[in-house]
Amino acid sequence: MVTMKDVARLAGVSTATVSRILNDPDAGRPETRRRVVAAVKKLGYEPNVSARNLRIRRTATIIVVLPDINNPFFSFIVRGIEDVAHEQGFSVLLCNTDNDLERELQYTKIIGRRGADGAIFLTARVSSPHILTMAARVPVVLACEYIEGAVSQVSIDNVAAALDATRHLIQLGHKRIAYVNGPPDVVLSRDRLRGYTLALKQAGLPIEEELIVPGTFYLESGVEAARRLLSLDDPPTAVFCANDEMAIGFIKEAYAMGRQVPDDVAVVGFDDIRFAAFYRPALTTIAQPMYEIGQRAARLLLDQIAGKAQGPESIVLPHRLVVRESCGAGALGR
Amino acid sequence: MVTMKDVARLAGVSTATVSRILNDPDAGRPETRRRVVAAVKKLGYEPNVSARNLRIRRTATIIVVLPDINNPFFSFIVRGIEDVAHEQGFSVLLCNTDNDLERELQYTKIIGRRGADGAIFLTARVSSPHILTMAARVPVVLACEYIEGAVSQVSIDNVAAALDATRHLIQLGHKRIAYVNGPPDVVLSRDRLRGYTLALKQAGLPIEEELIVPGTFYLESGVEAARRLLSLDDPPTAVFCANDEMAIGFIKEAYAMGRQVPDDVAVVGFDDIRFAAFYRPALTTIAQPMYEIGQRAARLLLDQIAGKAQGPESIVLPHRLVVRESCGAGALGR
DNA sequence: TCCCTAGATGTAATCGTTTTCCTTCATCGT
DNA sequence: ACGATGAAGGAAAACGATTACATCTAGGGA
Repeated sequence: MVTMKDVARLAGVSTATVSRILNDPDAGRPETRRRVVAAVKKLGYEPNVSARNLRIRRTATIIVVLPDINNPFFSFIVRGIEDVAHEQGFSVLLCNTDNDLERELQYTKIIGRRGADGAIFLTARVSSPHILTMAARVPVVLACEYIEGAVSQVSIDNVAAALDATRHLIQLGHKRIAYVNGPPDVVLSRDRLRGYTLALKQAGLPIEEELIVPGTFYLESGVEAARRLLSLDDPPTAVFCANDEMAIGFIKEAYAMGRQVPDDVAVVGFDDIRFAAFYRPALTTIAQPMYEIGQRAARLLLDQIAGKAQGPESIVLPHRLVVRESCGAGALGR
Repeated sequence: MVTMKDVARLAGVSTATVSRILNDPDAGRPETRRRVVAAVKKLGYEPNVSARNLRIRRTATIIVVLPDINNPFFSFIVRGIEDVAHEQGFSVLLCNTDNDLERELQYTKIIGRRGADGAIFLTARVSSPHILTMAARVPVVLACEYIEGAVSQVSIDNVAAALDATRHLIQLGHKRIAYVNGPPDVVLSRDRLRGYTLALKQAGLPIEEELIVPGTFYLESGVEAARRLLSLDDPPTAVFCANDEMAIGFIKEAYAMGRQVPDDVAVVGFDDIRFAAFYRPALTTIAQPMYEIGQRAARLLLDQIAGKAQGPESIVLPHRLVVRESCGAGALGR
């Protein structure tokens, strides 16, 4: 392997000079610079990042911890993160946890070992105290999720968003509105549930246990929810699903059971993933700026790493109800 | 920061001993081991990976270069890669290129700088010579894509798969079968095109230019293809799309134009992404084992890195035609 | 002309491990 | 009882960069 020493020898200077020329754009005399650059090119020299990282105590790498990249919601956020990271010369380590705490902790060690300069968590299964102690020592940002305490975070107002979604169904005249929840130990799920119940309360509608079913955020659990809800004696006329995947699973199964959407049952999703607009019927859903969430989270983290952040910052981005076909508003139905 | 030196001092041994105890499970006397382990725990010592990487000339990191993680096809493969990498203690650096050669080359530098031990390319825009010279120096594996030459690769037989898909439509009695292609400079697209034309030829059907339209592999280009193909004077009765996303876009637009799928036009996709089975109509498609492709690619690469690989290996995994509703086979339709 | 200063460059320490030699010491066979 | 053997552990040299400090040079002001 060709090292800086080789370059220095060929250029007839010391390694210190080579290092300076390479890192500081206006160091060295033109003549020296010319020689060094020529030597670098001739030898095909590439600086060794491990050596560099060791010395400067930085890695220009961040880790992103999430349940599953194979989920369009997360992958879009990750895209936002990676784009700004790359822009600023940082690399992104991908860490899929499948919500396995064990695996999450393993990944987390990377930071303690100085294998990364900071972390973005898109998941929330980590117990809050754990995250908090971590955030006290190294740069950490939470995206989508949030917890009480001194951590930078970026998300939308999930309670308000769920409220909007449910209210929309109420305004369309529905009285029996079901809710398909996400995993109960995720803050997101709880918030959306709160928004849902709040909307019902405000409208003076009863909250019925049998209309609130648990889910996993995956397609399959939408199917399951449909089986359960649509075989009720008095089935709901509308359903609010905590994410688009479950909404799609729900609709698919509803048709399999001979019901029409939105005619027999109206459906509203959450997230506005790329496929939402292309489903049949096109999904009415809460759009959240996933790409931007990723971007903002990355910027927050990189600022923290660069030391130009004054205390933890919480960003709440706007959400938006996107009315399409699945809710039955307008004459668009079918 | 607490270093190995601190541990050594507290345990009353040298750093050499600490290193040995920590890395070699049966080094040191039990008593010494006890003392070292205790010191490590007491100080909360974590080894510094930069220092370690520098010394052992390894990073336990691989990079995955792909066009866009926000694409279910790739994200599933990446999941497979990451799972086996993690299993073996490796980390995965995510590199989205958006098919931008410039960006691809930037990422590629990471390897030359010893920031990673190897690379998996899920993309094929890089000119083959470039990949080949790279593969000659460092461990490289191609997944999905393939090129002629000495590189390990894992993929399916795209020509055969496209042949199967097209043949299926022919067997259903279709005579005017269109093809929505991927980007023309991607080997995948070309192979699938070849399978398509081969099937037509074998069946004695004419190959008509107007029935072959270009696409981008994205949803939107499926829409565009539908507009174009379905406004033809003599529109096709069946369409084979080079991936599921375009198939979904196509179907969506077909309905928007008042056509029924599969009644007015049959559709077959490619990939069998997670959403395929849940679309309405459920997509008939070519299933390829994406997760396994990722796993195999990762294993190939890790073996190469570990030095236990004898020359480049090419793996061709089986594909499978999955008949659902969108092709109109069976009485399942709609 | 001489001194001072600023910029360029070199020397060597440093970052935190791993690993190669050594030295020491206990054990074992004879 | 004694040398051979091997295990255990220490000292110090890597690994390949960055950087504090020292040295040298040229140019400017008095």
